[in-house]
Amino acid sequence: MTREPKGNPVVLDAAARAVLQIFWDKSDEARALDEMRCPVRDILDRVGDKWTLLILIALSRAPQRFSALQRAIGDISKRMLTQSLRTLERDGLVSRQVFPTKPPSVEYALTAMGESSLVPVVALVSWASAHHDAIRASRRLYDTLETAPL
Amino acid sequence: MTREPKGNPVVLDAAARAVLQIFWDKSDEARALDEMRCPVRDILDRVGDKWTLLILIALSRAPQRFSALQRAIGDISKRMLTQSLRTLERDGLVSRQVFPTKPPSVEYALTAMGESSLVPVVALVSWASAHHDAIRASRRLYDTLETAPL
DNA sequence: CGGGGTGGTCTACTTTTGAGACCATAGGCC
DNA sequence: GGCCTATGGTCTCAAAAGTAGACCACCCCG
Repeated sequence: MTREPKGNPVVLDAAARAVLQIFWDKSDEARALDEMRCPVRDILDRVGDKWTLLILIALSRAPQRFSALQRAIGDISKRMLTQSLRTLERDGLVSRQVFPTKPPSVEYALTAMGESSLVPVVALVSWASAHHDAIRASRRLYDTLETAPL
Repeated sequence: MTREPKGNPVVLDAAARAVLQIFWDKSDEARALDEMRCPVRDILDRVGDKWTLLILIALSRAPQRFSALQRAIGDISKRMLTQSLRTLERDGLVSRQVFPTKPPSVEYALTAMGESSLVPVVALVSWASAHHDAIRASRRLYDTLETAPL
């Protein structure tokens, strides 16, 4: 069995690969320390929150109020919207301002840091739209093979 | 109350902002069609899977076998690892090859498309490590204010 | 001949999420 | 004057998803 020499096609340059080393660093020592959790895991817990990125994108054009956000995203429950916004606020990506109108309205906006997070988000969305067709094709193929009669 | 004119600080250029329009496009018409789901939602469902990105990163250096992956990630259950790998395989980001050794071993590797996904992932991780300190500082501040005595 | 490593699956148990009721207030409509 | 709407949430309960760990068949190593 001549296994191909391990290694993937080269797409990333050395600097880019170095960035991903952060992930492996944590494996060595910082595993137990929550305080010193590697940024990868820490931030991926946010990004890995289904709604976080959606909220960031929804706020990318302009500040929005709570219910406008809910309408924009569509299928998010109030509960998760509240929770995600709180987390985002705590992390300093989103600001929350209450206007003492008759029924008080609350406006959420990206902070400077939140705005800066859009840069990688755009990269992600670009990649997603560029490969969406290929992915859907791959899924169809996979499902066909799985369902295929023996 | 002089509300600031709506709009966020300018960080993204016009092209980048155009990319994010994809999100709003879906709101108009494709809302009901699962088949035509906008790429944003579709791919964010993957990214929004807590483990997907971690697996991609773990595979970024070299192909890995199932149990090596589990050890690398650490706190993922077999169940979720299996499930996430299947999804990734179905989406065409990861390939699965079985070697008929004594106890059969299975090697997972990034496909070309999977490799290309590392580009935005690197962007994300870069951003994460660059802002990790600021985020933790923001959390501390937030928690202090919340816990503060009236 | 027992223990460990292979890649998973299956079955509980636990945590997270979603759907919807509820709240106080006020404005517009008729 | 009533009624419905909208505001931003919180609360509760049911459903969905995730975790932990047993189990499996197989073989090598000691």
